[in-house]
Amino acid sequence: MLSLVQNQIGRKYKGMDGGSTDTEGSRTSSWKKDPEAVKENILMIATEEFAANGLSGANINVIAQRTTASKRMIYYYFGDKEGLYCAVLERVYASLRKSEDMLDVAGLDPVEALRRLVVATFDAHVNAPQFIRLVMIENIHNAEHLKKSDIVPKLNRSIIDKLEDVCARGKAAKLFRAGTDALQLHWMISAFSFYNVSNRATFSASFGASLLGPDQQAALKERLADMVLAAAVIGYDPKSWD
Amino acid sequence: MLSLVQNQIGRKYKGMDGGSTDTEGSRTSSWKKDPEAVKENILMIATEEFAANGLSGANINVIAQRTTASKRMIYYYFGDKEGLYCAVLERVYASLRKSEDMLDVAGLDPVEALRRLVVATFDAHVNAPQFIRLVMIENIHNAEHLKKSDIVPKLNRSIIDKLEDVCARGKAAKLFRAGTDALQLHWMISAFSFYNVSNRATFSASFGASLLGPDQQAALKERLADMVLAAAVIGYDPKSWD
DNA sequence: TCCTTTATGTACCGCTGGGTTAATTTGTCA
DNA sequence: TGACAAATTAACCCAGCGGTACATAAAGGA
Repeated sequence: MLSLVQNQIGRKYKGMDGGSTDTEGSRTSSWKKDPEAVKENILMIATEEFAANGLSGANINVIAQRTTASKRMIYYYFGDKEGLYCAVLERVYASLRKSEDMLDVAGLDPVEALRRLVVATFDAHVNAPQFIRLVMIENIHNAEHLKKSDIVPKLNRSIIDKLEDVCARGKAAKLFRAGTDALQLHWMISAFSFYNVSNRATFSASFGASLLGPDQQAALKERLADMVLAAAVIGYDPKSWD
Repeated sequence: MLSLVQNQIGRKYKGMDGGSTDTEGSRTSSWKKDPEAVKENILMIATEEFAANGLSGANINVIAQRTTASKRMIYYYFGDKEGLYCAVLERVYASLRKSEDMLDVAGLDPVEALRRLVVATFDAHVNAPQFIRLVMIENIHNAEHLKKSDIVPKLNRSIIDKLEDVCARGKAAKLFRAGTDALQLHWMISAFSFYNVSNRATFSASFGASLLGPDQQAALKERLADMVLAAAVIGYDPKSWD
């Protein structure tokens, strides 16, 4: 009785493309079919919401409202909340891979190549806070969604391949220690780079924000690079600490 | 009318202390007052649930059910869900501090002291997975609850004080580089130690679990110690990589 | 012994939010 | 041109869950 009253007011459209006439001059009655754009739009908003609020914290109604589409479309394309979350997760992983692939260190000598990889990884993490947050959230959930994905393991080969190539070349040139291991190196580089973004909030709350300024971040990056190089390169002298 | 009916059925008690006679021989009619035990019990269960499921993911009804008390008591002592969460957070921080305080490196020479601090921090993180998870969760929430706490900043002085002491002694003995900074060192040690626990799930999903075995963990710990020492100590040779 | 405060149990409430139903529009192709 | 599939909307449902009302027992004075 009460719920069917106010139907003529509030007839607002969310899309930019008005609703009366378009550029071709034809009459557009109310909405257009555009599945890909709708899916992409949903994923973009959902990424923001899941990154900001977590899996259980994100609200489907809020996501829907921020979308150009309606809530029904989320369920139409992604099944349920978890399906949407998984799609978001795969999307950010794929996007990060693209940025990693752009880096080419094949032409550099091993020491410089390793330094370049460290610096690039550090910067990539700083520039992908949403990715970081989603990975944090996924870890809270014991990576159970990531485990179900069949594309993600492939995506991550890229960076390991590069590191292995550099290590092999470094060892062949007697520049790197024999025990240098690509996966261990990646673990260390990731640990620094990830933590530097993921734990800013609690670290600042505990110890102040004195490591977050641009100069301090640059210094940390230098020192990370020095530490990694000191670990891998025979006789390396980490000058940045003097 | 309907709501006050079934009062005599369902009179079950959760406590271990029966309900008929106790050891003193006096008649215990139904329940005992024990505020501290109740609070502690609630906090213990709540810690598990929040660590496992996050702030929005945890369920007050589930927490209450696992408790020896009732849901009412949670609200009686902690106000609301966030109040309970904050209490849990302060409790795990305080508990970690206690374990840190037990470490004494004042008598050791600076190099050995620093190595000891690194190893202890690494182990402490491995042994406190719930703490790690709660800190991750808190970072998801931008540390807004931690910021409200007035006890946590004080708790964290302890470890920094120790590092600063070691650095000062190391520099005075001309063993450490002049640029060595206690807070930076702590950031690095924490980054490794924290990431090693926090990101196990996604790291394994991406790269396999080959770094999680006891031998590999011991190796990582050694290499972390070597990296930190290589950064701080003049002329240090990280032998563990050969 | 009775009053007050603290501590506790049980039943209940209302709304939030994930998910669904049913219908409508759009585009396509025989 | 009309049937059919794909895309989309608005309204609705309902269970779960955070939070509350109310009653009442324990403990400790006065």
